[in-house]
Amino acid sequence: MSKTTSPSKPQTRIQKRNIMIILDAALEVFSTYGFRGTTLDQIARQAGLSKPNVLYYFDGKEAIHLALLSQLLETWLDPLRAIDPQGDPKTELMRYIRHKLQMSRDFPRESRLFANEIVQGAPRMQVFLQGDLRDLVDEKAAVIQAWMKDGKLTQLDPFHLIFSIWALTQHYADFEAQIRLVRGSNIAQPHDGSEDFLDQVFQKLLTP
Amino acid sequence: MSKTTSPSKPQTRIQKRNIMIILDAALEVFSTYGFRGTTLDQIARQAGLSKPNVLYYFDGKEAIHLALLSQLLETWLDPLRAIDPQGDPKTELMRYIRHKLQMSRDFPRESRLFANEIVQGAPRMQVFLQGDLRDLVDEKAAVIQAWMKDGKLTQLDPFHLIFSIWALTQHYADFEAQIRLVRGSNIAQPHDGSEDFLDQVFQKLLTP
DNA sequence: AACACGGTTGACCATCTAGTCAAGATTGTT
DNA sequence: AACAATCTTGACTAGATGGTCAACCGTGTT
Repeated sequence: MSKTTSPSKPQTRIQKRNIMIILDAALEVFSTYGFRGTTLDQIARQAGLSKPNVLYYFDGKEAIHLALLSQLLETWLDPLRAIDPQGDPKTELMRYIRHKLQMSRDFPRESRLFANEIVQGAPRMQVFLQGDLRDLVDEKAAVIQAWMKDGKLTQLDPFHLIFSIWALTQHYADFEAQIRLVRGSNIAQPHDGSEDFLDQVFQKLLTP
Repeated sequence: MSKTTSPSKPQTRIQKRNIMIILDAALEVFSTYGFRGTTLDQIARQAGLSKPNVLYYFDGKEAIHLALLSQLLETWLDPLRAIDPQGDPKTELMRYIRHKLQMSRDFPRESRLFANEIVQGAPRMQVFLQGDLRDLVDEKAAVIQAWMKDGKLTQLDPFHLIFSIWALTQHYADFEAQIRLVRGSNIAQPHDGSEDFLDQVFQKLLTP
C-alpha cells in the first residue's frame, strides 16, 4: 500500500526528483515547527507542489516524517560507530567531537528535527533509541571505560561523557535562536569560536 | 480586555485556585506537546475543567502560554543574577552550575517548555532573549572575563562557557527521553550521577 | 429570603487541516 | 500518431480545534 516503501518498482526520474524536493521541504518545515505544528499545505507550498501531489508520493504526513527520521538515523550513528577501539583514545574522541560539531553546523535542520522529537518524549523514535542506538552506546561506553582503566583518559562516567558531547555539540544547532539573540550582532555566526572552545574543553577534560 | 492581566481587581479565592490549576495543567501539556501540539481540550481535561471555563480565566491559548513563559523568565534569570563578582570565582560558578542542574531536575517541565520554544526559533521570546537576558549575560560574561584575567580561572571564552553550562544542565531535562531510552533500565533516574559528573568536569575545566 | 455577582457549561460556529477522488495534463514508448 | 502509464490538480469531505454565547448554578451579603 505504501508508495515509497515498496522496493519492487524502480523509481522514475520525476519520482526521484519530487521525493527529494518533498523531503527537503518537509525537513525545513518540520524542523522549524515540529510534527504537529507542521501542515501539509506548508510542506506543499515549500516544495512548490500541490497538496494532492505531495500525497501522491507519500501516504501522509506521518509517512513523510518517518521517511525523514529513518533517513537520518544512520547518518547520526556513523560518527559514533567510527570510534576505533584500536586508535589513540584522545584522538578518537576529539575526532568524534569535531565530527558531531560539524554536523551541528552543516545540518542544523536535521539536528532540530531530532531535538523537537526528543524534547516531546521521542514518541516516534523509541524503537530506534532503545534498540540500535542503545547497543552502540553501550558498546562505545565499554571501549571508553577500558581506555580510562588503562589510564589513557581521565576517569569519568563514560555514559555521562557521551551525553555531554551530545549536549555541547547539538546545543549550537538546537538552541541557535537563543545564542543568536543573546549575542545579538556581536558575532556573525552562532557557531563562531565553538570549535576552539570545545577543543579546549575536552583536551583539558580528557587529559588525565 | 485581558482577564488575568488587569491589575485593578483583586483575585477571589476561586480565581486564584483555578488560575493555578490551569497554569499547572497547561505547563504539563505545553511542555510535552509544544504550543501547536497542544489543544485547549487537552488543557481543560488535564485541569479537570470545561473548555469554556478555562477560557473564562484566560483570553485564549496564546494568553495561557504567555502567562507561563513570563512567569518562568524571572525564575530562570535568578541563578545567573546571583553570581557575585565579589565572591570566589570557582565557588560562584560551581554554585551556579549546581543550581541550574537542580532546576533541571526539579522543574523539567519548565525546562522543556523553554526548549520547545527555542528549538522552534523562540517566536514568543525574542524580546526577552535580546533584552533582559542579553544584558545579564553580557554583564556576567564581563565578570567571568575579569576573573580569568586575574588568573583565577582557566582562560576560556566566557560566552561559550555560559552556553556550555546551559547545554550540559538542561540536557538532562530536555533530552530526558533520550537518556532514559538509551540507558534503559540500567538506571533508575536519568539524572543519576549527573551532579558528580558535572562537578568533576567543571572543577577540572575551571582550575587553571 | 432575595439579590447581585462570580462561576460554569452545553450547544454552537467558523476555520483549519489531513486526506480523497475523479478528471485532466504530461511523458515515454511503439 | 496513438496509446498507456505516470503525474497533477481543483473541488470536495470529515473531523478537529479555537473560540463564543446565552442560559444556568453557587455563594456571600444584606
